Amino acid sequence: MNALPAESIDCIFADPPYNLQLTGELRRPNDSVVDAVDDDWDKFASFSEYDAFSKAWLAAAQRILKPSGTIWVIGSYHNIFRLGAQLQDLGYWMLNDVVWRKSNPMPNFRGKRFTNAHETLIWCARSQDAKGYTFNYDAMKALNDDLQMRSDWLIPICGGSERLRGADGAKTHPTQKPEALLHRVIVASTKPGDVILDPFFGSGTTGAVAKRLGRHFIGIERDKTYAKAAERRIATVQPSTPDDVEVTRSKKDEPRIPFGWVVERGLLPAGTVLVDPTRRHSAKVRADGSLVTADASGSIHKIGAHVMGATACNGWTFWHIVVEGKLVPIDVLRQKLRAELP
Amino acid sequence: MNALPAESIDCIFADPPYNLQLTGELRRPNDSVVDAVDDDWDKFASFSEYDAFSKAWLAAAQRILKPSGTIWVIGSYHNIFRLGAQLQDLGYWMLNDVVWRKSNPMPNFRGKRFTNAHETLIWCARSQDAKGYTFNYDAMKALNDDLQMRSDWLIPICGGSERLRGADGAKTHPTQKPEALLHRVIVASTKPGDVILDPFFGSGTTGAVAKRLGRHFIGIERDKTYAKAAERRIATVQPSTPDDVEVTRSKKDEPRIPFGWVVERGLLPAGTVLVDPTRRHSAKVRADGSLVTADASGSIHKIGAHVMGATACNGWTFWHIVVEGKLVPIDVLRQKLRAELP
DNA sequence: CCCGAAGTTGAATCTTACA
DNA sequence: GTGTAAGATTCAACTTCGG
Repeated sequence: MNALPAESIDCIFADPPYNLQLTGELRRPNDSVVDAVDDDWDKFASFSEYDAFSKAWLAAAQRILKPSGTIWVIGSYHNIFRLGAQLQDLGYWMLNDVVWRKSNPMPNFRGKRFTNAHETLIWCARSQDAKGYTFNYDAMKALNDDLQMRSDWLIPICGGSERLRGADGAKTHPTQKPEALLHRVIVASTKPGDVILDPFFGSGTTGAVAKRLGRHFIGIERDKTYAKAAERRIATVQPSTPDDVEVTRSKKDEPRIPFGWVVERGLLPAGTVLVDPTRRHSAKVRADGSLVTADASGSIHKIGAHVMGATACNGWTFWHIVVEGKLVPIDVLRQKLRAELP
Repeated sequence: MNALPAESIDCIFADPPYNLQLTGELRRPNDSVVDAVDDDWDKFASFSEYDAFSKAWLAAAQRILKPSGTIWVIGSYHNIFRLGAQLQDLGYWMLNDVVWRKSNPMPNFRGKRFTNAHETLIWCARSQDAKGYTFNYDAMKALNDDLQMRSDWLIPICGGSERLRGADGAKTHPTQKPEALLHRVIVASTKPGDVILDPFFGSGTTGAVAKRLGRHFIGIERDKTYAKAAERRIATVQPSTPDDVEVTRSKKDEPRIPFGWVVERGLLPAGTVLVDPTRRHSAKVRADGSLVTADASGSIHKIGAHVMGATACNGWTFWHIVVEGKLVPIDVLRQKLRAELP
């Protein structure tokens, strides 16, 4: 990076090592071993060593950014907080933090934590007084069904035919990012003809998407295997013509409403008694949204089936609350909640 | 906080000042002024002043946390990266970062950034080697329609009748958190009877939800107006009965039943043949509760792992008896035994 | 060739009690 | 402190295999 001229880059996308600090192996319930990211390039002796590494490349990035340029940095909780603090200390000016919500994350196999279902991106201008950075507000709005693009993006992880694999079927790069993520980053914050730098090029997703979208790119990669794979990959990419309208509409995720949310939001206090349409059966609501009867506990659906002696049951229409002597199906509470969703 | 005894707190929820650094006022497209957070308590002269403040209270928090205690810290991109780095530097061990997705965020009025639609929570154990922290995995799963709870939570901002307002209709506190958010935090990471500390009590959401869910709480608040409002608010809260705050329990909490007892009690006579779900493997029960195959003997778990060629196995769910041609897991015998126990 | 079942896999800081 | 054993634990997407 130090070889590049000062103030020459429009946008930087950086996906640095995450410093995962994994110890031992993790197995799925079916006893198979999780293929962890245990590459040498992700290992640092300490936080301070990682910080020194980060500070060096972030400072180098700042020098080569145009005054109107912006930088994107992606990470997980292992490293993103350190990177964010460094960005602020170096005088970068945060514009947004953006959450990449994975539609298909790896589950938590031991049941000891929440499913780690997102990564965080930080988007910064070069300095507080930097003016004139690119944000294609209307393109983002169009991409989001004419609503302002929010700071949480739902995008699947990289797999299928998009994922680069060797002859043996093994992943070419352990952490290849999905092109949809780069597509949104590049459409949001650059113009056609801009120069985009990726200092941790890896499998070259940034280059592939930049080329397709008519942006120039510079990729820096230390590992020759990765670099060659990226080169081959990008060679096959067809740039779109300027008047090509890229429309990757956001997949509207059908709002699934777990019953627990109804309790959590206070629409139904813990301890409320629900009854079935005949009032023959009843069950009590607990704080976690499960139901209890004299001899069982579980979801509204399971307990509904249980008291009927059936194999399945739609708890939303089966269970009712009693309001002024009248039965009201709990489904009306779900509808109330749905109306509030984005 | 320094007045509290060491290792006395089960859980801390902290919503510190955000260090917003707003300059000038922000106007909506219709020229009305946005009521921004511009209180004195949110002003810090520099990042390093904010860091010193953060380090002081985070260290004090670490002292009074039980070894098995956990801490939650919430913030936005203005401060959360600094807090996250500090937590790591102090030796806290991150369990998750969690994204609060706001279903109804304030739109971005200038069209120069993404709509800031989320805040970030960090959940930490007191140290890397801290074991036995509370995570009510099954309760979270119940709350989410029997799917693992993810690290992104969709919850509306605090408004309507929940929002505290003065006689003039003005917000009592500028950053009052929704009770639904605290509900999830408290149900996830504490048990009934636990002590929860909130060092930035504000309008007292933590106290209100803690009281309702049968947890003890300690609130610290410098501003007397806020403290009084919180006191009045919490006085009106009705605690749920102990039964109602029970949540779905983990299997680990159930009393342990050695397989030998099943044989001893005559639920399974010695000599019974057990099979795995595919009926590919079988083993015979001996009078001491061990299993034998052609080439090995040992516990239900050891032999299960052995016949599968796996490193581990839950024998209770792996082995089955054949009843009228159907497979029944031996776990039902354990449940039968558990039901008989005091 | 099609369809359903079965198997594989993904940036993961992933157990606990007791001897 | 350490070692051993009990036994709890997964979602969505893609690929492969068998009929």
